[in-house]
Amino acid sequence: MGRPPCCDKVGIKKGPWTPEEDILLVSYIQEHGPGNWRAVPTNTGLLRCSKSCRLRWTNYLRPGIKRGNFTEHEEKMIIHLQALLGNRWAAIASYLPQRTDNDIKNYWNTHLKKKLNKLQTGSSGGLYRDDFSASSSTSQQAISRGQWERKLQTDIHMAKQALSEALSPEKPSCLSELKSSKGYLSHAKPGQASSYISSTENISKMLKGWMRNSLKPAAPAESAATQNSPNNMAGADSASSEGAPGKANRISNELTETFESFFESFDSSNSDFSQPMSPEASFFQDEDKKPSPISQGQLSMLEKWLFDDGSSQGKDYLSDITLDENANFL
DNA sequence: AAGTAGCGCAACCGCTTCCAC
DNA sequence: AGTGGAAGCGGTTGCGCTACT
Repeated sequence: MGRPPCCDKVGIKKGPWTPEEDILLVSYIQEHGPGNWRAVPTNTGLLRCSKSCRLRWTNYLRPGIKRGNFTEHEEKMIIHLQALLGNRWAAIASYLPQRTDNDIKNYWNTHLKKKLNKLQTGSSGGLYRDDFSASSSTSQQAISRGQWERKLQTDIHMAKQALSEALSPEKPSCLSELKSSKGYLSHAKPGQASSYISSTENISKMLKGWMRNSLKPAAPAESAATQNSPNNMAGADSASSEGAPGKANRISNELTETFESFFESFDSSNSDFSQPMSPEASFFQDEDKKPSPISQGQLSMLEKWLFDDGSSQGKDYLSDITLDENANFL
């Protein structure tokens, strides 16, 4: 038997949040920081379950959320990351600092899926399906497998190279160049993607003041990983005794930019990026939640490698990922 | 102008994972 | 090592808005 749902209690309010509730929640978090969600309803008097509070905060109220149209770069990143990571929206969101997993998930389900389906039907090969159950002929698989493997290997290599360069202390200009050129964070037009948008102006003003006053050490739009994790958010709020969050923010930010450069180079070297990929791309997807060895083991290595502080320390993780190993899972 | 269909997004549900005891 | 509770995550739902007839 599973646990009873936390929202079974009578008197728990459901449905859309009112501005008043938002203000209550925001002012509480402003004071205590995110985390310990269990205590939030009790302490705020909100008639919401803790889960609902957390969701409202992470998906809507927290600073640094970008809303509205996805840029082409974000779109490409999502498509590529989805192919690599499957429907692990939280993991994908960690590479898109200003987007929530919910947002990305919604965008995928409403826009990208259709887009890719169109591409799929438009192309003869019917490749790059988001639904792996749509089978292709084995001969097709045999043909495209090698191509896909090479492509993946190239992708990984390029990402690795880009990150190494980005994190290399010898090349401090790398990141600043990216920043000044076209990091996707800078794509945000004023008004189109404010660092924080709320349904009410009051909350917006309140939070802006809060962000100025309370979040100076960790700028709102800074971190992917930290922003996505309430624990880490709490860390940022609670003066971050370890000093790690700032570092993590920086690394994460740089990583994002690195991905930006990666996708740009990817674009230039793979003009057919927008074309459907091979079906093998979706073998990363955790079809039927089966623990795919590559997605669970090797991609966690990838993530470890990507997030590893000293790029030199972790840069050999991917050396272990060979095509032969990949082939074992095909 | 009214009715209807489609779309987008916020929020919910339930399962899994993590962690403290 | 086992257990229970809290948090995290992904899938799904439902409502409001918009476009179309």
